Amino acid sequence: MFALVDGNNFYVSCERVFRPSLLGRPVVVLSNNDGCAIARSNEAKDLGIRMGHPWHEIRHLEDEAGLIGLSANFELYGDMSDRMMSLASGLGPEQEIYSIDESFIALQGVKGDLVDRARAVRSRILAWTGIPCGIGIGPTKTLAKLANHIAKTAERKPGSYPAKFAQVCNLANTTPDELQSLLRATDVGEVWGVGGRIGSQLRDLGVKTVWDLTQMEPHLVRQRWSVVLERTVQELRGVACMSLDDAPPPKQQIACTRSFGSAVRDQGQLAQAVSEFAVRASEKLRAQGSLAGEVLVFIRTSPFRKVPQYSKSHVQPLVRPSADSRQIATAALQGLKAIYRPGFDYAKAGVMLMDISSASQVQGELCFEGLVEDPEPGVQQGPRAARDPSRLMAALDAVNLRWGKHTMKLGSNRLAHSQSPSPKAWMMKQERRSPRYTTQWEEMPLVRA
DNA sequence: TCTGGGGTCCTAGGACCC
DNA sequence: TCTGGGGTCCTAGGACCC
Repeated sequence: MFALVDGNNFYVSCERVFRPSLLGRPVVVLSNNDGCAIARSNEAKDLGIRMGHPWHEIRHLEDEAGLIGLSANFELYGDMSDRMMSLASGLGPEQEIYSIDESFIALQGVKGDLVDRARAVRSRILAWTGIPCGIGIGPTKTLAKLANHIAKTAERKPGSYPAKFAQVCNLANTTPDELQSLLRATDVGEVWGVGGRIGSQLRDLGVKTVWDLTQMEPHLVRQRWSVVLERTVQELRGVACMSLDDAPPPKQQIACTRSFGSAVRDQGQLAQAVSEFAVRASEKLRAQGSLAGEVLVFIRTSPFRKVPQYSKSHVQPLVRPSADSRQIATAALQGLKAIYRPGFDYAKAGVMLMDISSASQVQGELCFEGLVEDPEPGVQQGPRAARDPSRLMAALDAVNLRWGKHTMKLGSNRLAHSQSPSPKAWMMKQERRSPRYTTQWEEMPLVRA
């Protein structure tokens, strides 16, 4: 048995904890550069605002409907997420953190009434963090997801489902008739694993509700679509095909990409951005104890604008796997040099690390650095740290973890091809951008009905 | 004027080998 | 006149997720 605990409108809820005046109002949290809506309050959803809706298309609602657009504050959301996850983990013996606002909990061995227990955990999360959440319970992960959808929708739209399923919904505890009517009342597109494409293909075949999907023959689903959708059908029928991943494997790719606030033409500015992306990606790489064998860099113009289009990527192999920001940044800049063409308005760039392997494994196989004896305490620490890339990077990460992200940065003399009098212009401009609103401490409501 | 930033998995098809 | 078959590896692209 599985539970899925999911924070409602998570980013908006985080903002509301610190600004209760936002309660009851239509609020959206906006992506990088305030480009589009990535979280919406219920009131904003009621205005018809979609996920990913471009801000410039909904901005008029500021005046017309009192809509509030907030610049995203991901550090805050990460911190709130940690607190929510640790409280959610009290629901059962194992937890898989699936995203910033969702975690699956395995419920094997949990005694007593699951719904009562889930309601208690929900109240505790609300009381201790201020985040409202929905909890779905089911015999498979896909059914737990579906139960979560029902729990949240029953609360948000009274009448859509029986009121008793609001906030907490246990699909394992329903009569067959009750289950069937819930599945019949739910659009097939709400199923985890059915997106826009497959959803419309299913509807064309008359498969409109979740119930219809459960009635399909799994092996025919496999023939027409894939094993992935076949598993989804099995899971909806109560046959568990997915288990809990409590220790997710290290990432196989690590990316850092951004859209620019305004078009960038200059190679020097691109180089500055790419170099920053490489450093950030390297930090993530070291945080999971891995090395990368290849560095991909891409630059592209905006497909939304009617300007000459250019999009190109380049994969730069490293001489040997590395997690050293300097080597990775150098490779990324070499890649940039290979693909840069003057005269285009670049809208986005990014760095991806690939061919990722475990640092300990590769060190054992390829390197002898780990075998060199440590110097006497206090002797030669500086020079040795500077010679040993892994120590230098570890020191860098430790400083930035302790005192904040940008406390210590790499100096670079590799931007020689920069054509800009001020190669940092772009990043500084990003930092200067004043957010539309900033989070202020108003009041920390510990208990809210 | 203005359209996010991450990830995963699966499949088809080509290259290559024996 | 005739043009194998099977296996593996790699890559690009498509679908999905939040």
